[in-house]
Amino acid sequence: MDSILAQWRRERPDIDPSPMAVCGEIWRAGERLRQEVLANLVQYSLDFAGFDVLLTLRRQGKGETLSPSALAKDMMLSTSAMTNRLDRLEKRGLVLRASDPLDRRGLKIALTEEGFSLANEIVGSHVRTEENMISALTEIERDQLRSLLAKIR
Amino acid sequence: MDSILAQWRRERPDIDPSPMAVCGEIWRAGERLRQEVLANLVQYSLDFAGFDVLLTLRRQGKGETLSPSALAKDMMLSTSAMTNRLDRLEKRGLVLRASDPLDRRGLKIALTEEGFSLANEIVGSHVRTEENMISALTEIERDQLRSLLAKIR
DNA sequence: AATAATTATTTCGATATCAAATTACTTTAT
DNA sequence: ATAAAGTAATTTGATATCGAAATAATTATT
Repeated sequence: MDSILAQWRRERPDIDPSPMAVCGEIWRAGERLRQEVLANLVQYSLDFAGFDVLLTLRRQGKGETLSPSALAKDMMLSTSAMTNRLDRLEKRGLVLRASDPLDRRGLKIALTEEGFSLANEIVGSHVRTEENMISALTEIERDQLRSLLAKIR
Repeated sequence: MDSILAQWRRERPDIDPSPMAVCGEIWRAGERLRQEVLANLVQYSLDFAGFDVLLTLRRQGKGETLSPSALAKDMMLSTSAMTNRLDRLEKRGLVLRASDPLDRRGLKIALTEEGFSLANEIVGSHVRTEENMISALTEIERDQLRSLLAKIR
């Protein structure tokens, strides 16, 4: 990173590249986080796609359901991408599509028993992974970091 | 975010979800950064793919070249993805493929005049965008943020 | 000098995404 | 009631990615 900044200082001495250092650090911390979280998921033969859906459903509570479009909106995804994700999860027996009794256009997505218990297992290891990522930070530093990041943009 | 944490506290009182708050903030700051940077690029009909290549070449200096595999390595991409990116940039007349005089297997990728001046323009607006994202932070806070993020993982 | 191993790039096959089009149904307005 | 507009989910078409295989050229080994 320092060498990249040095290159820019040489090539464009008229530009102060220091924002690149800060933003680059945000960017790369996000990437590292992403890597570790993903590494945890592949142990369960899951990717972010399935993970998002499973945990979103799980945190609604046992037996609660969401429509495909609500899921898509919740995770800022197109509904067609959601169709695709649900296809895969349904094929694996982790979720099921039930027709909405109140609206024959709609579906209600629910976790199966297997999906529920997998989600339960994953949320535990996921939080352990995250705790591990930030274990070098004290409680105060964690709050500092959060409040600094909240000021971005 | 707070409501998501509340859901987890209700569903899994045995788990402390506070790491989610910190990691979620890192995640979302990265997303916001991504959004803004991308919004700047689309003004030039570019995406991250082309942006990465153009700026990587530009910061090597005027007339300098890199091989497709060096570019791929630099941005942690498969060489096949790089072939694709270069195809698009070459079609737009922003880069050109010259054969490596020292190795007939190899290519040297160079910016065209148009690519060079576009890269020059973009690096300016890119840094302005980034400066804007972090404009709420003092110089000291920027350093704090960098050092806190460096401790992640 | 011949052969094997390595390296550079591209092509191919598979997958995930989005946007637009489609089908089916519901709600609103006339 | 009927038509129009809106909404839910899927299908289709296009694109970007990766990994593996193919092609071509170089370097190392015997």
